[in-house]
Amino acid sequence: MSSEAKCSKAQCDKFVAVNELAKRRGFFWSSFEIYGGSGGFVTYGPLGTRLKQNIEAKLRELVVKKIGIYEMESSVIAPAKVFEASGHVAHFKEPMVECQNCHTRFRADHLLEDKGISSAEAEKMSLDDIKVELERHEVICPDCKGKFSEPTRYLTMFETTIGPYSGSVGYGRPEAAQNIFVEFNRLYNVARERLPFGCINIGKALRNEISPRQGLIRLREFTIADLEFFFDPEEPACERLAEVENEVLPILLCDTRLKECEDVTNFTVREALDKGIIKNEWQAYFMAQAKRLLTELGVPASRQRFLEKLTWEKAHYSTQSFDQEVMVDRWGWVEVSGHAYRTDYDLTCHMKASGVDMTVYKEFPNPVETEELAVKPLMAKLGPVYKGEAAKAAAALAKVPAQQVADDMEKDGSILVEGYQIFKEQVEIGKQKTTVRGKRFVPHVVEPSFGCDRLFYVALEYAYGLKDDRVVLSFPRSIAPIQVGVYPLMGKDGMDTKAKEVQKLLACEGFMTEFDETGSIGRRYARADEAGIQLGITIDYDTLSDGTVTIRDRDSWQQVRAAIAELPKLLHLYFEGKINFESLGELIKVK
RNA sequence: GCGGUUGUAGUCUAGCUCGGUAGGACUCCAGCUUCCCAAGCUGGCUACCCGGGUUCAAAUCCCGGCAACCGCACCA
Repeated sequence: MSSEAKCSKAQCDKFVAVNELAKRRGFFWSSFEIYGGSGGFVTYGPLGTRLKQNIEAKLRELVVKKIGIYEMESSVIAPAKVFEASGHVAHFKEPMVECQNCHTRFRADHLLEDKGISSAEAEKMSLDDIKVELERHEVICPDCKGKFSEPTRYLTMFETTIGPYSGSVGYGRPEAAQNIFVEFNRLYNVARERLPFGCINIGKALRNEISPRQGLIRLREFTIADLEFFFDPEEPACERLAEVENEVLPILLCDTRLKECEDVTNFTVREALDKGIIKNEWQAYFMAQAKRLLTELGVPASRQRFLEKLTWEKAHYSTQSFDQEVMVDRWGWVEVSGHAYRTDYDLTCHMKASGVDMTVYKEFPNPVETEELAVKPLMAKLGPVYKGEAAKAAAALAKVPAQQVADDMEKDGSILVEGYQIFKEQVEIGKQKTTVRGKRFVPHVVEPSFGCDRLFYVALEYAYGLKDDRVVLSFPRSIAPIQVGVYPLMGKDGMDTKAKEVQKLLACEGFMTEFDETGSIGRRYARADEAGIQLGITIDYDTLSDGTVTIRDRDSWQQVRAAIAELPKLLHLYFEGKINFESLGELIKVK
């Protein structure tokens, strides 16, 4: 490779540049390096940890504070039953065969589907069934016509045992969503039994990827933020829609995708709903909020889009799904969040598997009065006839529809059920009024799900820029890992002591600060820019006499002069986004 | 897991063909100096991915691992 190519690689490929910077400055690096490393695991260093926390804080601020979603936190390991019920055990164990000649691996069920076996059938098959079917259809390698190995299953969930008994299988969660569903009853109770409500669960998830790639984009252990929003399917209206109805969502529609075209269609939230592009208002609401979140993380709207998932791309639980994607330099569009309409799939699964009722009760606005034909066995008459069998006879009778009993009695004067002959005079048939005051149902769910490591990566990539051949990480000020750098112009004449005082003052005010006294002031500014430190405060000779400092802006390199006494107030306003840099003090000329 | 490419200080890299003291640049640290945008000088720390083999001698050659990148497959 020529030196020209290497040079252009470093400059043009942001992924390489960002990863190099991240490693060098301590944003993140791949874990376990001293033992040779292990793919798919990453360590966030001091700056990265700050940045990641700030991004997650931003998500919390939006979702928990502004929208009013609950938050929960729960374990990464779950008993096998949880993921058996959710369908993950079935869906994560993919039957695979490997060509013995060219060693290409194929999904065995997909090969069988090509032979006309339905995916539902293929999914249910045991490995032996699959082997038999593969042989019966004489399936050979589509690439080289080679023979296949025995089918094996590859489980993409991490499996473990809980406690000392090997029979107690546990899985590392591949998503945090199931924790919300299994705790639904308690959460609903905490929500004072009212719909709609949502709950977010932010934490680590594990997927034993066959081959993790692309740095932070695909990890084996990663941070997921799953938000499950529960609502009554008969009242799907989003009361907060007005907040976002004019937000434009660039959507790459299924129809467009099928034409192998990548053009997005812009819809306002309102239009997307009116035209039926998005089938649920809450889903549209969260998509709009997701777009705003990414914008606040520094990704311009023009570099975001929503991809409508094709039927066969959707997860097993979803009826309608969109991926929110962000354009990244190296790989093009990368998913940062998924928006799925999970209906009542998960709660229903857990109800069936656990036997626990997870329905909610809804009172009708007006009680519904119904009048139905009812058959009431007269036990006073049945008793003497059937003695100990009387109750069984009555139970048998209860299984027959009232209308049929009435018809038979009318025609024959009696009815024969399960060997009991019951006569007309032994029952009372009449209209019975019942009042239904409400009903029970399983709530529906829309799920926005964010990959926090991907949010982190895109925030880092979009912050990355060059100014005068120097790297500057221009984070939005709300996520800058370090807010203020404090520098003595020189480490002598009391400037260093004064600078430490200022740093302490700001740290006590709650700002994330860093003190740097080595190297020339220019070098320290350059270092700070590379770490994305939002503001630099420099203590010089004037500070010692008049108590003012220069404040330097990372992105414009402009400087203003302000009094130390004013700093806490000014900086709070600045970092809350209430004033801009120019309002921090008097602008001064820089050489 | 397969194929291709690759693996040398914190980072980028030279050296590998043809085995013989591992070199540079930047960063970092210390000192001097300078002081508002990576100045200068001096000094310093830090590396051949791991394990075998061949050899008097291996960064270099061979074998096996591991990891990264690209492609395939996978990505619920």
